[in-house]
Amino acid sequence: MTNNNVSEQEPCDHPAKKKRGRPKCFDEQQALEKAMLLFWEHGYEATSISDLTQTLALTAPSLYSSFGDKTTLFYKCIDYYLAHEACPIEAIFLEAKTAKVAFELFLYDNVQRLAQPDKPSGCMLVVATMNCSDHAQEVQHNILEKRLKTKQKLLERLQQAVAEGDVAETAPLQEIADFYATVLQGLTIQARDGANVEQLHKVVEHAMRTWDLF
Amino acid sequence: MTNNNVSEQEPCDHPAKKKRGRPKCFDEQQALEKAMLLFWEHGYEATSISDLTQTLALTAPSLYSSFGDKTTLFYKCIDYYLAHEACPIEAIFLEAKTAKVAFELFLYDNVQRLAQPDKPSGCMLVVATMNCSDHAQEVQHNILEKRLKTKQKLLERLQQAVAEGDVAETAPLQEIADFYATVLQGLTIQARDGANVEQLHKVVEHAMRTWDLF
DNA sequence: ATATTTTTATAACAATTGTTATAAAATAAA
DNA sequence: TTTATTTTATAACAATTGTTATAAAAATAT
Repeated sequence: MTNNNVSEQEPCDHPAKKKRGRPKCFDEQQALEKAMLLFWEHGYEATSISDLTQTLALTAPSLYSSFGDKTTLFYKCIDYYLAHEACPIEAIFLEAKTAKVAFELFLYDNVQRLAQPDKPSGCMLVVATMNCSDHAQEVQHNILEKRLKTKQKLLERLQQAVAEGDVAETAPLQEIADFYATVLQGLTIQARDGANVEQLHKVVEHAMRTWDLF
Repeated sequence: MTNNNVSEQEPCDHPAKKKRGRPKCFDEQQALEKAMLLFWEHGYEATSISDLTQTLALTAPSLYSSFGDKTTLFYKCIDYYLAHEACPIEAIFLEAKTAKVAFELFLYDNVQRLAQPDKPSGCMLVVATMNCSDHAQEVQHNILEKRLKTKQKLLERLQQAVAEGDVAETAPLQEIADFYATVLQGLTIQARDGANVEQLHKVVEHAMRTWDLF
C-alpha cells in the first residue's frame, strides 16, 4: 500500500540504470508541489481527491499508488511545504547573534513568505487544518503539535539569550514568546485577508520596536 | 422554501393566541445556538447536515423547514454569533473617550471571548470559513468582507481620534490599524492553540504599551 | 365532526466522497 | 520471444453529501 519510492535522480553505480516496468508519465515532485498548493489554499478536508486528480492531471489509482491515501499524501505535502516554502527557523536562530535579531530575521522572513502574490497566502500549518470534522481529528492534532513546536523554539531561543546575556534574567520570556507568536499568526490571517508585504513589514517593524518595553 | 418565522414569544393583541398547526417540538433559538456552536468549532463545510441533525436532535426536513438550506442556516448562525458572542465594537468605540482607550477595551473584551473554556475558541468570523472548496467561495467571500469591515472600523475610530485631537495628525493611522488588527487575529489562533485568558491578556497588555511608539 | 394548517417521521433522491479491483499497456530482464 | 514488473485506464465500490417528496400526526378554526 505505502510506496517508499527512491528518488529517480539517485545516482547508482550503473549510471543509466533504467527502472523495470512501465515508466511514470508525470514528475512526482511537480505533482507533489501541485497537491501541496491545493491543500495550502483550501485545507485538508476541503480538498477532494477529484480536485487533486484534476489539478495533477492523473488518475486516482496513479495518485494512490504514488502517494498512498489522502492522509499520507497530505503529510507528504506538509513535508514538502516545510522543506520548500516554510521559514528555516533553526538556521536563522542559529545564525543570529542575539534573540532580538533572531526574532527580527524570523519575522521579516515570514513576511516575505506569507504574502506572495503567486502562492496561497498565510502559513500552511496555521491554515490547512483549521476546519476539520471529527474524522480528521488526528491530522488536525498532528499539525497543531507542529505549530506548538515553533512556539517552543521561540521560548528556547529566549532562554539561550538569557544564558548568553543579551536578555535580562528577569525578562518575562513566556510573555515575549506569546506576543511574537501572536503577531506571527496574526500575519497569516492578515495575509489571507489581502494585506500585502509592505503592510506586514510595517507591522513587524512596530512589533520589533517594542522589544525593550518588556 | 424560506421560512420567515415570527418569534413565538411575540405578544399579540390577543395574549394567548396559539399557532394553528402541529406545534414545534424544539426551541428554535436553542437549536440555532447549537448549530452555531458546531459551525464555530468545525467550520462551514466540515459541519455536515447529519452532524447538525444529530446534535440538534431533529430530522433533516425539520431543519430545512425551520432554517432553510445549509448556507442560509450558516448565515443565521453568523447573525446569532454576532448578536450573542461577538464583541460589541460599535458600543465600545462610541463609549470610549480616546482611540487608545477604545482599542484597549476592544482588545480586552475580545480576550475574554476568544478563550472561554466551555465554548469554541477563537473568533468565528476568522475561523469558520478558513477552509473552503470552490463551491463555498461566495460564503467565504461574504465572511471575509465582515472581517474587513471590522478592520475598517479600527481605522475610522483612529480618524475620529485625529479629528478630536487625541491622536496626532501625523500618526500613521493605517499602520496602527494594521498592527492591532494583526494582534487581534493572532489572539484567535493563539486561543485555538490552547492559550488561556491570562496569556492573551498579557499579550494585549504589551500591545497597548506600544501605543506611543507609533 | 370536519376542514385547515403546520410539523413530524420515513424514505428516498442524485451527486460526490475516498478507495480499490481488474485488466490493458509499456518498459526491462531472462 | 518470453517473462517479470510497473504504470496506466476503466470502472466500480460502499458510504456519505445536501436536499426533498410523501404521508402520517397534532394542533386550531369552522
